[in-house]
This record gives sequence, structure tokens and C-alpha cells, in this order.
Amino acid sequence: MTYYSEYSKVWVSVDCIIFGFEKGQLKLLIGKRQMDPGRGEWSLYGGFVNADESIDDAANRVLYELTGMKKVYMKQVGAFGEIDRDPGERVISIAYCALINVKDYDDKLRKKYGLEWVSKENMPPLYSDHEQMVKKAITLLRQRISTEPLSFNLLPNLFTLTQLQNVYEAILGEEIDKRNFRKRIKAIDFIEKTELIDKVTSKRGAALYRFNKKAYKEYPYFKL
Amino acid sequence: MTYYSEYSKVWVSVDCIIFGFEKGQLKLLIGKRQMDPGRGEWSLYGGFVNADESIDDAANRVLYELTGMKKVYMKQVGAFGEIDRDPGERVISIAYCALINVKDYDDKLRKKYGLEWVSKENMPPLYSDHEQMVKKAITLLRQRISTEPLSFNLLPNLFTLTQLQNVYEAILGEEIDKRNFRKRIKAIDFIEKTELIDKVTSKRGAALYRFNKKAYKEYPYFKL
DNA sequence: TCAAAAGTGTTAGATTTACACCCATGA
DNA sequence: TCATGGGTGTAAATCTAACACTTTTGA
Repeated sequence: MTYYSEYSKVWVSVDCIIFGFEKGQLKLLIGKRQMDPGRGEWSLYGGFVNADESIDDAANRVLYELTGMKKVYMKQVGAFGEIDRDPGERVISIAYCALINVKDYDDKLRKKYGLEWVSKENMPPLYSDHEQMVKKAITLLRQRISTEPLSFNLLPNLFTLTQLQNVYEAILGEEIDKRNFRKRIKAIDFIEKTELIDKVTSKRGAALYRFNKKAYKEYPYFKL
Repeated sequence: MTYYSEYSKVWVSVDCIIFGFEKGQLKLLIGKRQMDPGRGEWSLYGGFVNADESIDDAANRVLYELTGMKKVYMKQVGAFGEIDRDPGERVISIAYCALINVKDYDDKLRKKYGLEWVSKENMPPLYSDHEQMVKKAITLLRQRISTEPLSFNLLPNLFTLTQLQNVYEAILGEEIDKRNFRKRIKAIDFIEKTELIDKVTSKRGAALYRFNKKAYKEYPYFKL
């Protein structure tokens, strides 16, 4: 079985752009690179694609190693393949974007790997072409948020409309009118109001909503 | 220089989804596979990424080999990396989507490589996961056409509004109202009416328009 | 003379935007 | 009692969608 033996092989890695939502801001999880070359530089977390796993599996494995989380929302961002993008060797990397609820993520694991949540504004220079990856990931998020139910991945199961609005504002990078936002949410059937009240963030208490996945699957069209 | 020697390498290829516009239809260029495995199956045209070229360069090289054309509109569609996607070996492929003006493409070259223009409706089953690639490419085209000046790549430098409308209809897969379409085009500054008249497709003659790239670069925002 | 494609405006309906005040409660 | 965030409706402006006839000319 050596159909392609005349062609050369390359290393392929995956890099994970892990977004979370905290204190009204979209943040991403970065760490200091643990291997040469580039040891100590701020970097996305990545790993090589093994011979016995698909690229999607590799991305999920890397994310699982890091966060202990499975079945996380994850989408491919694209392949990055400049010859000298990695200072050590020729490596083609496929970027993946993951959205997680920060509260579900064990902070001990974060510390164990020396990772930090940083906002886009406070992002230090990153290793190799990782900043480009982040930029492309954000562009894709912005495009997708109005036609794909992304935002719930960044929130707990139960959330208030203000939290949801804050996610939209963080991703889109612009303020949204509260009344107009709520009007539009009301028109979306798969965002359900529950009887529960959140008393943590406000004195008066705010109604908690949930994303009804089943209702979405039955009618997967909306526009915010 | 063997930073990553403990990890395994894989073959990486590029596959080109080449779209053209002909007889009011969006067509793509496919050929019968010339190598094992899968020899004789309908397939996109592809090639392996060499050690000394970026993935974008590889895609451009493959397209150039096939069409003799350079500086063609080309965008990455995404990486495809299931383990057994290729029946022979483990190959990760990065799909690229190119838009060309069919008339600029030397038909002798097409025949030399045994390629055919087929419409989506008449597309035969394709090798490996190439149908998925085509599907994703079309989805991306549809998303991009209203915010990126794609359509001109499928047309000659000078084109009539009816031709342009046909391109939109072919990509979007729906009919567009002629008057509304022309109204919106008039509002786009970088689509310029020339003094020239096309007498080929109509007896009366139709005004020829052109895409003003410079005007677009100065003000690269529009919405159709 | 007629078939075939080019070209042109208006109006109703839908969608989007802007905008300000009262409510409930814990500190 | 007051500061904080929750919650609500309306009207103007904009955008979108539907729609039909006249023009030109080569065959």
C-alpha cells in the first residue's frame, strides 16, 4: 500500500481557539508554549494529528486533554499552511474554534496548564500565525451567530436575557437596544422562558430562559 | 532540526472546486481520476502539497497546471481529514474553490485532461468526499456573494446586467426580480455602466457594465 | 411584423430603529 | 430610601417585494 510514496509528507497539527464568556467579555484561553521552538511564547493550545484519528477527533482530543470537556461546540476555522509559519519545521495547522461555558471548566485544570483567559483587547502577541487564526475565528463567529444557535454554548443552561444580550454584544462588538433585542428573542420559539428566577445578579430577580434543543431541531431556522 | 520527530507525518493534498458559468448555469469542472486508487472515477482535480510550497501555492499550482490561468479568484473551503476518506492511504485534503470565466479557459486544455463542465444537477457521484467539498463550496459561495464581489470572476470584463443577474440566480438557486435587481445594482458605485453595447445576446442591444476594482478597494462595502 | 431581450417606477407591506419610564428588591 | 438591574410599547423611517408595460431591432 504505497500509492503516494513519491510525494512528501508533512506534520499536521490542530490549534484550538477556545472562547469563553466572562464579566461581559468574550475571552480566549491561551497559555505559554511548553515546547521548543517558541517555548514560553503565548500561544493557542494545539497538538499533532495522529495517524489513527481524524482531524476533528484530534481537535476534540486536544480540547479534552486541556479542559476535561467532551461534546463541546467546535467548528473548523480553516487550514493554515505557509511554509515557514512554524519556526521549527514545516507544519500545516488546522484551526478549530470551541465555545465553552467558563463555569463548567475546572479552574484547577486551567492553573495546572498555566492557561489564562484574555480578552481580545488584552491579548498579548501570540506564537506563529495564531493571531490570524483568532481573527478568522472571530469573523466566523460573527457571521454565524445570527443563523446558528451559538451563544448558548457560552452560557449556563439557564440564563437571563441580559446575559444573552451581553453575549451577542461581546461577539458582535456593538451595543444592542434592550427592548428591540427582547422583542426579537420573544419571536424565537426555541428560547424558552422558565418559571425560575435568578436572584444573583439583580435584586429584583430576572427570569431564567433556556435553549430548547429539540424545538430548534424541529424548526432550525431563525434570524436574530 | 527535528523538533517534532516523535510525531507522525501525513500526506496533504489540495483539491480544487472550479466553478464556471455557462448557459445560465453554474458549472463545475471535473475529470476522471488518472491515478490509483479510484482510477476512472469522477473527481475534482487535486495534487499533493510539496515540501517547498504553502497550501495556497499548491492550490494555485494545481489550478495553473490544469487551466494555464494565474491570479484566479480562489478561496479555501476547508480541510477534510477523516482517516479513511481516501481509499488508498491516509491523506488530509484542503479544498479550494476557484471561480473562472469559462471563455478565458482554453478548451484544448480541457479536452487534453478529459475534463467536463457539469451542473450541480447533472453531477455524477464523485470520488472520496469530493461531493461534500462541492456542497460546502456552494454554501460558502452563497454566503459570500452578497458581501464580496465574487460574481465578476465568472463573467468577462464587460457584461450585461442580465448576465450578472443570471450569475446571482445560478449561485443563489432562486429567481430574482429584474427591476429590483437593477435598482440595487445602480446603488453600487463600483459597478460601472460603459458606453458599449452588447449586440450578441439581444437584437436591441444591452449596455455593458464593468467591475471597477479600484472603486471597490476605496470603498469595499456593499450589500446586494 | 413579430419574437426576443432590454429597460424602467410605484406602492403596500414588512422590518428595523430609536427612544423613556416604571418595577421590585436588597443593602 | 435609594441604587441597581428588570421589564415593557409605540411610532417614524427604512427596506423589501410585488408587479406590467414600452422599446428596439434582426430575422
